Order: sequence, then C-alpha cells, then structure tokens
Amino acid sequence: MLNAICLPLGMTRQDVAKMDELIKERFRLPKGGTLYRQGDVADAIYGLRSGSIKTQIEDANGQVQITGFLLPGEVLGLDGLMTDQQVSHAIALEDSEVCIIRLDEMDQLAPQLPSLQRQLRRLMSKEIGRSHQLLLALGSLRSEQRLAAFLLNLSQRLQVLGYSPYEFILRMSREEIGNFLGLTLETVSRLFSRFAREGLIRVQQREVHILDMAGLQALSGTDCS
Amino acid sequence: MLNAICLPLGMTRQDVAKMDELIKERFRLPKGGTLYRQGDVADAIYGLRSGSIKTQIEDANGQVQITGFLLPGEVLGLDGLMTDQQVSHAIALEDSEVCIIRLDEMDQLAPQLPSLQRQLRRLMSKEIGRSHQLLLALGSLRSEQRLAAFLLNLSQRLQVLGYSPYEFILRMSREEIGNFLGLTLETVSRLFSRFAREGLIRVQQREVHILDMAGLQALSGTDCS
DNA sequence: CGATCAATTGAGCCGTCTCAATTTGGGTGG
DNA sequence: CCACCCAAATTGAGACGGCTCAATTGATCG
Repeated sequence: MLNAICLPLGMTRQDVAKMDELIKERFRLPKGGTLYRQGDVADAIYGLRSGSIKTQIEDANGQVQITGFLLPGEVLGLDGLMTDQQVSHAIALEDSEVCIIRLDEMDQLAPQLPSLQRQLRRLMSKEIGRSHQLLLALGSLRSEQRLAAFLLNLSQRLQVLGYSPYEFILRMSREEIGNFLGLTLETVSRLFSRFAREGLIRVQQREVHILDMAGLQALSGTDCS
Repeated sequence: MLNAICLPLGMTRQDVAKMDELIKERFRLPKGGTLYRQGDVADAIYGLRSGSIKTQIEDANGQVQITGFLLPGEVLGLDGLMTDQQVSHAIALEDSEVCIIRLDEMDQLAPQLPSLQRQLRRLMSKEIGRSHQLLLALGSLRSEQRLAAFLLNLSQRLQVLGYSPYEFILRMSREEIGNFLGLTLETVSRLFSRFAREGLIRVQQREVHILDMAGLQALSGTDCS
C-alpha cells in the first residue's frame, strides 16, 4: 500500500482508492534541489515519499530561518495554501521523491471525500502546532533543552515510520540544526559531544545512537514533543 | 463607517452592507479578561474594535509564549480556524471591545460574498507571515535588534490606525514584551534606558516617544517589518 | 496614605558566540 | 588506487551578551 506514504490516516479503503486519482503524479528531487521557492504560486501540496526535505523562510536581508525538517510520509506546502503563494522554500537534504497533489484536482474530488477535508484540517492543525512549538522552544528553552527536544522529536517521528527510534542518521548538517534551533553550529557540535560524554547518546558524524532516552527527556524538560 | 474597524479593505459598498449582518454581535472585555482559551471550540473569529489584546500559547508544563499583540482593526481567532479548536489564549491588555463573527453565519453568507473569502485569505496570510517573522527574530536577532524591530512594528501599525507613529503608550508590561521577544524583563528595561541614553527614543514608564526613527531602523537591521 | 505591583538599576556569573586551529571524511582527478 | 582537496565537524580560548539575584525607586489603586 504505497499510498499510505502519501496521505495516510483514517480513511476507508474506498476513499483511499479515490485518492489514487490524485497522487499519480510523482517527482524526483536530487539532493540540494528545490521543490518550490518562496513566492511561487501554490497550486499543489506535496507528500514526501522518500528522502528528506527542509523548509526555510528568508527575509528581505537574506536572513534565513529553517522552519522544519520533513520525513517520508509528511506533507509540505500546507503553509502556502491560504495565500496561493508559497511562504517558504523547500529544499531536498538528499535525493528525494515527492508525490504531487494538485489543488484544482483536489477541489474536484473534495465533495465526494469528506474524509479528505478532515484529513487536511488535521494536517494543517499539526503544522500550526509545530510552528508554535518551535516558537516556544526558541523563546524560552536553553540550548541543551532545544537539542534534546530536537533529537527526541526526530526519534519519535522515525519510530512512527517503522525505523528504530534509537539509532538514525541525521540528514542535515550541524549548521542546519543550529539555524533551526537558533544556535551556532559550534554550540550544536559541542552539545553532541557533551551528550555523548554524559552517556546520553553515541554520536559519530551524522550517525546518532540514543543510549538514555529517559535522560534526554528529563533534560528537554518537556515530555517528548 | 464603524465597520471599517471590523473587517476593512477592498470591499464594495454593497458587500460591506452584507457584512453588517455578521458583525451585529459585540462584546466588551474588561482588562485582564479572557476572550477565549486554548482548547475552546473555535466557532467564531473576532475583530478588535477598541483596546488591545495579547495572544499566548501554553505547553504542558505551563510554559507560556506570547505570540502577538493585537491592535484595533486587527482580527484574531484565525489560527483556530483550521482545527475548530483555539490554539492560543486571547487576553485583554486593557478594557476592550470585540465584534464576533460566527463561523456558521459566515459560511451562509460566503457564497454571496467572494470578497469575504479573499479577505479572509489575506488575513490568514498575514497571520502566517507574522508568525514567521517572529520565528526569524527569535532565532537570529540580537536583543537590541528585537526590541528596535518591535517598536518599529508597533509604530507602523499605529500609524495605519491614524495615530502618531512617533509617540504612543505601551499597553503591555516589560515582562510581556520580554516574553514575546524571548528576553527577560530586566533586559527589556535596560534596552529602553539605553535607547533613551543614545537619543533614539524618550521613554517614561509606558509612554514612548520615537526621536530617531532612522536610527532604530538601522539598529533593527531589517528595514521596518 | 499605605500597600502592592511595575520598572529601574547594579553586580556577578554562566552560557553562548566569535575567531581560530585541527581533524575527519568524502569526492575527484591524476 | 592513491593523493589531494574541500566541506563538515570538532575542539579550544577568550570576549560579550543576557540572565539571575537583589535592592531601590516609581506608579497605581483601593
């Protein structure tokens, strides 16, 4: 059931069949490739089938803030829905594949698919929640808490995908993690080293082993996220 | 034209007349009063007619992050639209008055009012932009830049309302400003003093006079916002 | 007019950034 | 296949910014 990757969750089998109509279109994105740019017309949303993607916003001065790292099964382009314009850039961290869901096609199918509406709402809700969480983190958490929360979040999302929550490969650089968390790359690197020294994780370049999940949770202050 | 305060912008006179149907309902909110709470069912959006309101989110640990300060003419409750649930608290900073626009009533009128849809989209777009800006600020700006940007933003919005952009009264405490900007109240207070010492502003409790707008803009790094 | 809360200001410390040197790993071309 | 090169990551030293704790002054409201 490949489509499960594109728009999963609470749908009947018939609904899923109808969904197939929408997600025929696929797209391969090479590492570093851009799926869409801030300001582009937003005429579709995208399901990430494989690989990983970052989204980032850019202000007039070229200042960049990464707003999210997407994993397979997650949906992007939702933030542009309101405006008909993308509000962020989407860039592949590695060779990736997305499926494209055109808005006009979706509008046609929508009346027959109430579950689609519900699904979409749930996704946007999650999106808003994410951005709020990031706000809270940047506003009030200390660096170690931010990184701990970051690792736990990643671990949890990978587990949902069927991967081990205890060992994974970071798809993003220290600099990108730092930007996302509002820290410098050196601070991120130091924290990785410190966490390792304290026996919380084992880290070797981008390969991470979580040794003490509970310890990380305690550190992050907030229970998971 | 009182309604201009509730949902202004690009509508024909006839459209505005129809809008009147929606915004009959008014509500007075005392200082410190709560308009809605995180988790409440979101069955309406609100136009702020007078006063000022803050919105804040709260995580499981009770950690609070203020996400915005609303001025008259601005609309709140939009972030709850997707989810049917409010995702933030809305609390009055002073005695305020809002008009209530019930969603079900709006849905009935929507087909006859395409401009309403457009208007709503524009507002949500602005909302998302705001949250992104805050993200950028918390992630990458230094304290002085944050406060400068904050003052300029306020100044600009007040000017739109017809007030002087050069002198205004802060409706929020130093602590609330600090929370919003990811700083402590002491740092905010010190910055106010420093700005005053440097001749950028004159400040006396919550009364602010901007003396050197260009200087503030230079400080904030980003041109206005 | 006292009580209370908000704001200011100071001193000292801790955390994070900056700048810089070094190591590691991956990719490319000889 | 190896040597080289470049980007990413690590680690250190030092400076600075913002936080914490604490005392004082200044408003506001019963």
